[in-house]
Amino acid sequence: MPWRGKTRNEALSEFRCGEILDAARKVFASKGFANATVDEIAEAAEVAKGTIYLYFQSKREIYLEALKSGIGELNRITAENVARSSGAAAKIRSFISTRVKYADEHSDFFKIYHYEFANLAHPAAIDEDFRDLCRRQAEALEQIIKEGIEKGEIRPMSAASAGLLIYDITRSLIAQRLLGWSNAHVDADVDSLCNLVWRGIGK
Amino acid sequence: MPWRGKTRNEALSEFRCGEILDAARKVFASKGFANATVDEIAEAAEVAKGTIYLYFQSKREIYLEALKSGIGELNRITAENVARSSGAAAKIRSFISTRVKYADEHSDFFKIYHYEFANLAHPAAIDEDFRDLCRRQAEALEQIIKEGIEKGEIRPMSAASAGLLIYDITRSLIAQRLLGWSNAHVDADVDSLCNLVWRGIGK
Amino acid sequence: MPWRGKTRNEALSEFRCGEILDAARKVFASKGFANATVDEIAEAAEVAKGTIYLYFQSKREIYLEALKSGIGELNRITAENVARSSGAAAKIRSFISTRVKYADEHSDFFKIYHYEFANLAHPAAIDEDFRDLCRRQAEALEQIIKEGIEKGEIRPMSAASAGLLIYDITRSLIAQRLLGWSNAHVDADVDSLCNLVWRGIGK
Amino acid sequence: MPWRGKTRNEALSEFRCGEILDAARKVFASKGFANATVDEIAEAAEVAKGTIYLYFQSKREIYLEALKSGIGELNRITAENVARSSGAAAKIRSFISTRVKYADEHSDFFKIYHYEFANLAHPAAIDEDFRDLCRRQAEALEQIIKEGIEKGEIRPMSAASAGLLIYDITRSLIAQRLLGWSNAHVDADVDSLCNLVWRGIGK
DNA sequence: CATGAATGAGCGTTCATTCAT
DNA sequence: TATGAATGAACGCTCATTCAT
Repeated sequence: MPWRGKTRNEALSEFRCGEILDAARKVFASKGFANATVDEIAEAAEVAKGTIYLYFQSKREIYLEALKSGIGELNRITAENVARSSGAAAKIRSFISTRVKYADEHSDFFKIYHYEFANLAHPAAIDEDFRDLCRRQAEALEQIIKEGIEKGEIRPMSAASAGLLIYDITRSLIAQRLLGWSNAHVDADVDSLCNLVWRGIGK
Repeated sequence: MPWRGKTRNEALSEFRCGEILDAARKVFASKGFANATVDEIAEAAEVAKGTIYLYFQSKREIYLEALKSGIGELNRITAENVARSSGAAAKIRSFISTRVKYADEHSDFFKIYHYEFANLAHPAAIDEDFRDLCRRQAEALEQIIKEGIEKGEIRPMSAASAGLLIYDITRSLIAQRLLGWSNAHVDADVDSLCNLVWRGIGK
Repeated sequence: MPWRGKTRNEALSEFRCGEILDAARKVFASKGFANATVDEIAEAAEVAKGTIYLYFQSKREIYLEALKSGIGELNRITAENVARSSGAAAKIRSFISTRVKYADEHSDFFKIYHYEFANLAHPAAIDEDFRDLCRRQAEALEQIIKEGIEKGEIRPMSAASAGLLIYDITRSLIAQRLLGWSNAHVDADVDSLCNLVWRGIGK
Repeated sequence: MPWRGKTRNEALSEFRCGEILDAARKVFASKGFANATVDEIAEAAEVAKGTIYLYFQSKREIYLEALKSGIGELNRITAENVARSSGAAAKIRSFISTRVKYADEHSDFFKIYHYEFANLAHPAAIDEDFRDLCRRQAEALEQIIKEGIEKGEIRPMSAASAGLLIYDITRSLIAQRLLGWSNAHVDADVDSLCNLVWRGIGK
């Protein structure tokens, strides 16, 4: 049964990868890339150190994969929720709300993501795929805003920079929540932010 | 001439510290803390490695000092400019404008600062002095907003979270500029941001 | 075969430890603790430097282990030989003879041991286990002397200080032999020393 | 006044040397050669680090000089006291007593001396002058014993090895006292040791 | 002579990566 | 495929020595 065999192997392989990436996110989130050791990741993933190198080429690759797979999922969920809403205001609210809630539930991932994004210094360290994933998000927002402007929901402005600002301000709220600087309920925080944003860009 | 002698030595010492900190900021900015080596800093500062340790106790201390002295200066200049303006709108504009311009001129410092601030994982790594310096900034903004609300310039809202948002959104603009995502002139970018902010919080 | 497996691994591990300790004794003996480098020990043990740190936590730990394991063996052999003899004179002779012969065969170990013992300055540098091992030796001698006094073989005296003196005078003989100051046969040197000691403490 | 001038300079130079050597002995005694730093010696001597290198070529030279000058003085005093006594027993007593008392008063020096002497490993590190000074002491004892044998005070035996033993056993007593293992008065300890020695070698 | 800032070689330790089993 | 012992390059830090003042 080569067909079943291959599938089983692939499934096993994906499972192992997932386990390792989960462990890696945990370790990277609490120590940062440089201070995390492959030993720790292996221990957290309950595999031997050598096993990790069967699935990933290097520590850096684990890191990027951990980022990418997280961002991929976040993007997918965000896109789904945004698509379910109609009207610029609702779509933007969906965008913000989805991400803040996701961050609450996946703080490990978000800590790495947030940190890596702040790395203005050597952004070259990050590979193309990663850049693409990020770009896609800002572009999605840009698209929403463009449509909003066309439909007269949003006042005329640079859709690109407005997209970036909303994207960034969402990250700020998430960071504040992760740092424990906000004790408010998710919905309350999201409401205030949406309110502010809408005042800023709405007609 | 003990007085002059001491002054001369002190001046020399301060000069050396400054040289080293400048070099350190350059290296840290382009490599990050973990990837920067003391050798590189020494080379950039054009001193021997041992010399560095005459002025700083450890690599970490250099880093914190590079951060602290930068933030100290940034705070001082911001406070001065804010004090020269009157009215909440002007003060906030001053805050944003000063910082964006400072970042344009001191991108090395700002890259480290921005990165360190994004470190949600182990913020304990940062020492108390650093936290204090940061807190003071957000509190200054909070104060401006409070007064604005009292004077009816700003609509009633949580001054604390509004302060944080403005603080963060300013950082976002700076980051975008440092990443080369914005080709607009400083003043144009500052104008758009202030406009947006004022719509968000103004009456 | 988990049992065999574990045993095999344990055996391998013990073997490596032993190899490293032998090499370390050689290097420490010829250079002293401070001048010996971990690189040299690694080279002498024919392993990579990193390997050393799989088995020992630090250079100091290697040193203490090299001392402790040597003293442990020396103690064991001494105790066995002393137990085989009867009568204070024979027991003391056994003590001296065993140690002098052991030193002839394990000069590397004895050089470190002798040196460390002479460290009057910071004896705290040595850990508790080591002190215990040493104490046990002097106490064993003390016990022999006490019994000898009770049985009338040895004239009344402070067993403690007599024990220390015999212990120390044995070390002196060993040192002289290791320095090449004595060309006599082991037995001749041991005979003279025993003769002298027995005249000093015997009835 | 070249004569006075030179003398004054010489006197000053000798004074400085003495100060430095005293400080060095203190530091070496408490830290050992390897762990002592030239900085510490300079601080203890209350001179600048550079000044030390005006009087000594290297850290090692300070160490050897600190040893040599101490041994020189010890030898001189021992020789004087021994010369004042007559008869082998009294001379040997003088030898032991002088040294034990000297060690009580100059424990700093004795700690280094004792340690260095125990260095079986690389005795080549010690220079010729030092070896000579030590040899002279054992030879003095040898001479005393030879005469004692000739005069029938001491039973026939190898004067050389007996000399070494007395020399070494004296060091042992001193070490025990410096380690605080003996609470007895100096004279009591010296009495016991002389008693023991005389039983061992006397007729 | 005296100083102490500057130097840079040297060492202990870590850890990503490899490879024999 | 899975393991984990072995590797060795790399780095932070120290300190004996020098030298300009």
